Amino acid sequence: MDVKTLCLGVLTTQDLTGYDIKRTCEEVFRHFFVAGFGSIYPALAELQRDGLVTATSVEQKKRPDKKVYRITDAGRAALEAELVATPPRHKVRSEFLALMYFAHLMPPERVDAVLAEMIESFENKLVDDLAVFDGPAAPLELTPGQRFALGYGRTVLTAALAYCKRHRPQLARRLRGEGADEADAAADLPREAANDAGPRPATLAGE
Amino acid sequence: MDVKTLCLGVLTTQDLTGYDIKRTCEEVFRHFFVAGFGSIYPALAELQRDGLVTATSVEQKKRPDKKVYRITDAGRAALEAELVATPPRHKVRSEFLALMYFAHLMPPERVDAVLAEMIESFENKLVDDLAVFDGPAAPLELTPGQRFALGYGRTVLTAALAYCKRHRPQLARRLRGEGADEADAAADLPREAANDAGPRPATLAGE
DNA sequence: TATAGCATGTAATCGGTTACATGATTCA
DNA sequence: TGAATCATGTAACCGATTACATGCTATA
Repeated sequence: MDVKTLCLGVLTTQDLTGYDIKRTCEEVFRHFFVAGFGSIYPALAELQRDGLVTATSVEQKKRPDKKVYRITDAGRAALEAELVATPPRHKVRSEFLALMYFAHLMPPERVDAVLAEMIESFENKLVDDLAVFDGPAAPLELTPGQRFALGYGRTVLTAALAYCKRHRPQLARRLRGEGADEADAAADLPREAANDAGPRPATLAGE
Repeated sequence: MDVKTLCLGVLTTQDLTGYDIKRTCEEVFRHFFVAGFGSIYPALAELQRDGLVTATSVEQKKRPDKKVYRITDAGRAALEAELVATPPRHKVRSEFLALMYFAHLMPPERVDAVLAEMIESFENKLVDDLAVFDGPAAPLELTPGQRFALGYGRTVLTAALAYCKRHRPQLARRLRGEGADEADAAADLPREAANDAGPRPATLAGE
């Protein structure tokens, strides 16, 4: 699945410009896909060339024309074919975790600063999420699938944030060479919980 | 941060062949980095060319020679410089979530099959994780940073798995067009919990 | 005055994936 | 017999990021 497929997908709901698609990506696909202008504009051009979308130039006062794209029947068919054929991969590329993994090779202050930065960024993302759900421009009707995907992002983000906050202090202490105390022992690798189903004791690969 | 940096990082602990590094990646970096032979071998060649690692050919009975790489002082310096300079990004690329987001454009059976596949893959990954921690080849001494990174992966995986399992049934029901019942309402977008700190009511960006 | 938002695009580069090429050993 | 493990590498391709290029408006 590439940026072209993503563009077709967002165009199933509304006609949009490349600029709009970029904004949509930032707002709703943020948890699982990144796409910049450099990939969106060429993708749209290619889709148009292949007859999967049509473009209409719209004049604007005091602005250059904008191109509004609309998906065609062929585009819908291509999208659906792509969706049934795409294997559900899920890839993470995290310099953050790589940095943490090599923490012992860095100055402790740097490690703590990195963690602080990530915690802040996670918190900001959660706030942004709320805006998407509840903000003034929030779409009142989300499909079940959209709710699933957005909820997934929120759940995972929340778990990640809690983990970072919980482990930051003892990581700092340990990197300074101080031994683990009882609080550490309790927070170490315990509770695989992290599911949102409440206080029951979690089983690992449980059903 | 690229594959070269990753190679330098794993070479700080032991001398390894390209093949070994690949295995290490699969086992311990799995949660946050992917690297295949096609990127590791060229990376090692380049590192050697730049004097950041040295290679020793080791003869083997009944096998072709293997090249064991060792990091140099220059390599260590370069790695440390890279680690303090690398911004802690964290990127997810998930065709799985994209598919879920466009669930309404797919046959419901396909959606459920995709979810089932992901649930299984998450469970397998968790089992593999256990092997890394507790298996026969488990390193007894993990640095605090390594424990942090591995624990992070485990926490997030567990949260993701629980989420998928909890939402699968109602997603299926909704896609078949049946209205939400009370159970759905309870499981909908509630409890941001998903932190591993127990049964207290979670606050969003709270501390 | 400077930054952010609106609006579109191209070109160079970079890095990674995939496929190809080889070949012995061991285990089921 | 076939698959998996060990072991290394190259070459083509592909897609995405980055920087470049342009230019007006509104807000701080």
